[in-house]
This record gives sequence, C-alpha cells and structure tokens, in this order.
Amino acid sequence: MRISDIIEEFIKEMLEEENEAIIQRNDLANHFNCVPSQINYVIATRFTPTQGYYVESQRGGGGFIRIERTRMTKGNYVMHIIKNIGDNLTAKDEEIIINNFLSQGVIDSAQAKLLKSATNDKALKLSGDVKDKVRASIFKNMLLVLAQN
Amino acid sequence: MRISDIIEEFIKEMLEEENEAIIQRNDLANHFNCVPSQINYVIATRFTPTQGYYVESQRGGGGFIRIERTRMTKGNYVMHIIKNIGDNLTAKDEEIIINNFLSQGVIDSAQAKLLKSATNDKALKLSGDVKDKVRASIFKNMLLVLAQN
DNA sequence: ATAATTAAGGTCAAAGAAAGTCAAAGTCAA
DNA sequence: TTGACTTTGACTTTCTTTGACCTTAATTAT
Repeated sequence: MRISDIIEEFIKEMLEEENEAIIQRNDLANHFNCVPSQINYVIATRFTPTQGYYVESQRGGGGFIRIERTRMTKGNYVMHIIKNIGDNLTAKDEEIIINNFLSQGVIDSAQAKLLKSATNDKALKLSGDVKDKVRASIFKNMLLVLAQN
Repeated sequence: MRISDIIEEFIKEMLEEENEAIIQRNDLANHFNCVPSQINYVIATRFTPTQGYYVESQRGGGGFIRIERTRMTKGNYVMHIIKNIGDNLTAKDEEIIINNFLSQGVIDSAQAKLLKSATNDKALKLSGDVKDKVRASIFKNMLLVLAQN
C-alpha cells in the first residue's frame, strides 16, 4: 500500500465525520513518517476541485490546510460540459453554454450575470488568444463551484 | 489557535456591543500575555480601512487606541471598495476583501466561493504582474454585479 | 513656568513557524 | 524499458511573535 493512499484514506475518514478536515501539514507528515511535501502531493492528486474538494491554507505560525468536501448537486451534466470545454473558449461559445444552463435551470439569472461579468471581454483585458485560454480556465473553475452547492 | 486570532476575536466582540472599542494597549497585551506590539500587529492586519475600520490613538499618559467600525449601505460600501482597488490586486488582498464582505453580510459564502474560484492563481494561468492586473479587472466587474442587488 | 519624570503608544527588523514549489530520484506495471 | 506515478529534500514564501528602541503626552518637582 502506497503511503499516499494511506494519507488519502486518513483524510477521507476525517471528512466522513465532519464536512471539512483541518490539518497541520507537518504534524500529519510526522504522523505518517513522510516528508511534508508528500501531503501536498496527496492533496494535488486526490483532493482537486474536479474531484469535489475545495482546499484553502494559511502559512506562517499557526498555519493549516483546510480540505472541504463539496458534494456535487448538479451531477454529471455540468461535469460533462466542463470536460468538453477544452483549453479555449470564445465569448460566443460561452454565451451559448450559459443560456443553455439558464433554460435548463442549472443556474439562475444572478449566477449567469456573475459568470458573464467575470469572463466578458471588458473584464479580460488580454490579447485574443490568451483571452480565450483564460476565459476557459475561469469559466470552468466557476462552473465547478456552481455545480457543487 | 493563534494569539493574534484570539485578540482579533476579542476586539470584534467588543465591537458587537458598541460601535467603537477603546482599549489600552499595555493592559490588553498583559491580559493575553503577549508583547504590546502584538496588539499593533493585530490592528495592522485585521482592522484596516479596507476591512471597514477606522483607528485612532493617543500616546502618553492616559493613552488609548480607539477602533471604530465604519458602517455603510451595502451598495456604497462595495462601490467604495471598488474605487480603492486600483489596477492591481494580489490574491491575498482579494481574500481579505472577500472575507470582510462575508463577515459583514454583503455576500454569502456561495458567492464568496464563486469570486475566489474566478480569480485564484489556479484559474488565472498568467505571469505574476499580468495576473494581478487581470484579477483586479475581473474582481471589480464581478463586484459591480453583486453591488446591484 | 519649566524641566524632569513617568506613562502611554509606535516602529521596525530579526527570529520563528508554517506551508508551497520544483525537480531529481525511485518504483512499478504494461 | 519506458512512461506514468510516487517519494524525497533543498530551497522559497508567507505569516506571526518578540524585543529593542523611539515618540508623544501628562504629571510632578523645582
């Protein structure tokens, strides 16, 4: 059994009791007798947003890592769209997706406005090719959150 | 739990009753068993103007520190923050603003997550200087939408 | 009145305490 | 036997704590 798997399981057990697990990186590393950065590896590979987790951390004295489990309510539909967006997204294509979500009740109009405000050409002051890349990234990140509450 | 957090909480509790908290630096430091300058640190990091506080103090005999909470209407408050953001915004500064909006009930936690997901370093795959520019732009655009309801 | 003393609060930088990054080295299954 | 996944560790960044020294105001002594 890999040490990463053991740590993963340990955190997931914590998450079964509570909805969030707050850990100290060094303590945990110590507990499992591994280097601290192994914890980062576990989080990076097993607790990603796509996998339904939301992670925040603080450095410095009294620092911590908080791993939140965000249960997926909108289900596979949104995930499917996210996977199909790829690395570039034009404003036009985005609008089509948003309108689709709207008409299917996946998001409400307030959320739609917020999505657009974050990704319209006015907000993204970048050159064409980079813009569509960043738009894709932001859009997917936001969708992930929207799919989970 | 960090000592700074405890002091922060203590002051915020005082502010819940009254609209201003008047403290003696040395007494407070004594009470929490820390050096006096720790109080300054707490104020400098948790009671800044952008966080909605106004601080005045007086040295010498009978000196004091007065921390005032500045309340505004939601719309004005958000507009005020938008104006103060400027052309660059680091992830850290943004987080402080979001957490403040949250604790003051300007936004809810779902909206906070959306804001963060749209502007965190993972979403904005850009080089440092450009990133902070784009972040500022996106953030302000989203806030404008949030301010309108 | 003035000067000296005392009683506050302010500043800043060093030390300490976490967490993050990245790439090299190791492992293992196809 | 190579390519993907894991493990490791050196180095970096961020945040907090601490303390020595500075400035300002009130009080007291001359």
